[in-house]
Amino acid sequence: MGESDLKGRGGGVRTITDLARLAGVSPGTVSRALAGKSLVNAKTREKIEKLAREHGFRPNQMASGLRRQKTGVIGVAIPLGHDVRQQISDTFFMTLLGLLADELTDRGYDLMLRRVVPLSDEDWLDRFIGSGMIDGVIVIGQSDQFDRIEDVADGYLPMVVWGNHSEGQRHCVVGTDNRLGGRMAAERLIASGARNLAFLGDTAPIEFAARYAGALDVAERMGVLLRVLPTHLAPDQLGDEIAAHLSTHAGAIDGIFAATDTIAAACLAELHKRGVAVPGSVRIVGFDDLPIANQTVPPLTTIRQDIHAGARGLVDLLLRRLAGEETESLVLPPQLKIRATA
Amino acid sequence: MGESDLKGRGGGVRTITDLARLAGVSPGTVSRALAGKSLVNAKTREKIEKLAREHGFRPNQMASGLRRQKTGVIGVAIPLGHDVRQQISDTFFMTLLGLLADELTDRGYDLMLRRVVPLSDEDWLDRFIGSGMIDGVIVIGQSDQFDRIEDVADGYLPMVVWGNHSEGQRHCVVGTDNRLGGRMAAERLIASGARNLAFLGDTAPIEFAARYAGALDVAERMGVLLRVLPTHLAPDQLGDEIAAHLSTHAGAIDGIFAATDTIAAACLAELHKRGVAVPGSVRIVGFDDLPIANQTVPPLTTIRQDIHAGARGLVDLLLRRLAGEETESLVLPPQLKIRATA
DNA sequence: GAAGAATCTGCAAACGTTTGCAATTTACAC
DNA sequence: GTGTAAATTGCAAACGTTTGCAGATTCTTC
Repeated sequence: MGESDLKGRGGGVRTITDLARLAGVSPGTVSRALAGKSLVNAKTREKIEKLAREHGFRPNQMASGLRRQKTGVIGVAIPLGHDVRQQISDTFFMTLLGLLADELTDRGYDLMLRRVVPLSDEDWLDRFIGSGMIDGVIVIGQSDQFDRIEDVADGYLPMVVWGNHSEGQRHCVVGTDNRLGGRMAAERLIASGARNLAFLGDTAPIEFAARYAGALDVAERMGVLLRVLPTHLAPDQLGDEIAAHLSTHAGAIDGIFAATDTIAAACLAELHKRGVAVPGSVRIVGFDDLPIANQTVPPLTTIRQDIHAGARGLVDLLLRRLAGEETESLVLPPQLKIRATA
Repeated sequence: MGESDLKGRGGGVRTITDLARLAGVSPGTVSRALAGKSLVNAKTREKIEKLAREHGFRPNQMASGLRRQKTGVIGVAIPLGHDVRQQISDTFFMTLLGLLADELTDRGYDLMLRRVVPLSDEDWLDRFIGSGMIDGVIVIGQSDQFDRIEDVADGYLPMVVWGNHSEGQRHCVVGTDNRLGGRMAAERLIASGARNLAFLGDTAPIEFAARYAGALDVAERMGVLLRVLPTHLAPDQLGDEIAAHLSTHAGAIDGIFAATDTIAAACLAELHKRGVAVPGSVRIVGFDDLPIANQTVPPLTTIRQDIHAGARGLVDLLLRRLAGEETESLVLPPQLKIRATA
């Protein structure tokens, strides 16, 4: 105690130069010692490390970043393109974000999160990259920004995107084969007896469009109708929109492919409220396999995205790109998870 | 096109000095122009701004941060204290994080997310603060790190914590009155006919402990039993643990206060599987009022935390602390949201 | 004990901005 | 025209680190 109660933060030793003075060496030596370089004498290093520990010294990352031209920070951008309610709310994205944080931490990187509203700031990606604050960027969701991302990809290597893969695209993407997933969903619905299908969700986001397209492939092949019932993702609007759809098409639909599990769960709740039997009268297949899919009543049949593999893939590819490699995209196979709704 | 296809990023103009050369002025002037200071001639400023736009120039945030001794970045730390599975997974925290991102973006700050495992790195908070990368820090959840946070709070103003408020604590906290919430939950359970209560969840985290304590207040006052049935938060362990508890105490419990909605939903699913009538035989009250609470069957009665107000409060208080003010803690009132499970 | 090699250490110049101060230009009034 | 004030601009020193280079020390080996 006494005069050392500032210990741990501050304590007078803020810079490498302060510490150098204390240790009786030059700043350069301190820097080398703390960086664990082999060039510095073992004794000297120990003394310096001890002093650093005692005074709770941490080298300034800004200065270090400036000098080394790298920051140890990966930017994660979430573009909020089409949802009017401009909030990061999607459960799947948030889960992915959590896993990314885990993965990046393990690899020694920090994560800088930026919510982005392309409508009011069309320069978002260049701004993020050009800020000098991040070594690379992961974009979660292409939203309606496919073209902008493509533009940037040509001149900037360390970027990986979560989303849908299109033939011939230039940016490196990690994501599920949404179209295949859509096919699997429709096939399952039909296999469990549905003949009048509906796709429940917005078809504007490119991932959802692909899911819909996959379902449509199957519907057309089997000669079955597939309607689109558009909804938003925001939980508060969702319920009402679904209710409206169900009222309009009561009895005319016996198989629902929901764009996400969240939507499926809301739909299940609404059907239950109306006393519609699931899967007796109406079958439902979701998408994502979020934890919630296992807790609905009845438990939700869904198309599983391997979100862990996704997060790992994103970070893997990004780090390889940081090292200069030109990586290919990674398309993960979806998996039909049969529970009780179809 | 042509030689300008590097436009937008790079294009040869990387530094303020490059731009200054192009504009025929000194770097200082460019800096002032871009900062929007009034000291620079309108014409000059326009010319500089035009050039900057044309070349997609962005000042380097690292350099700027170093020089100005502030970064425009707020750190958000999520300590993972007691959960063995070291992952950011809790839905409530992730939702709060999303709202924080929204709120901070609106105020012009960036968000640096750091997952933290106190067990393997007991110096986490000092490290984060001392990194020089962030202007202030928001800690989401006290976990088991109450004391460490207290230690830091004495010497570091710009920190706000989401969590539980204890009498006489020194760090600024924003959070729900968990004890009161616990009381409300127990009261509701008893009011709807329960006489054998159980608290479902871990009581180690201080927030949960307070919820339990509140319920215990009421149970003791009413002369009613309150058991603790410990669980983890991770969705995969959760189901089995709950199943085990339900098997052990089948019939002996008629009112369950779940530490979170997630736990409550899992419990509901498990009860449904067993054919136990809710709220007929067993009543349930959750905590949080996550979107899921509205989608369970039957819809979940729960104690609502005003998460929007929480996010806003956290950012508000932090910014005031950044300005030097010594703010008080903010304790939000919980609200009983009666749906159908109690 | 001296020459040469091998280790360590210090010096000083970066990294790209911002900003106090001083110098310059312009505007204005006489 | 001259003098003074006001408006702009340039200069150069920071911010705290890292690192190439050269100088200084220590260790080998004869």
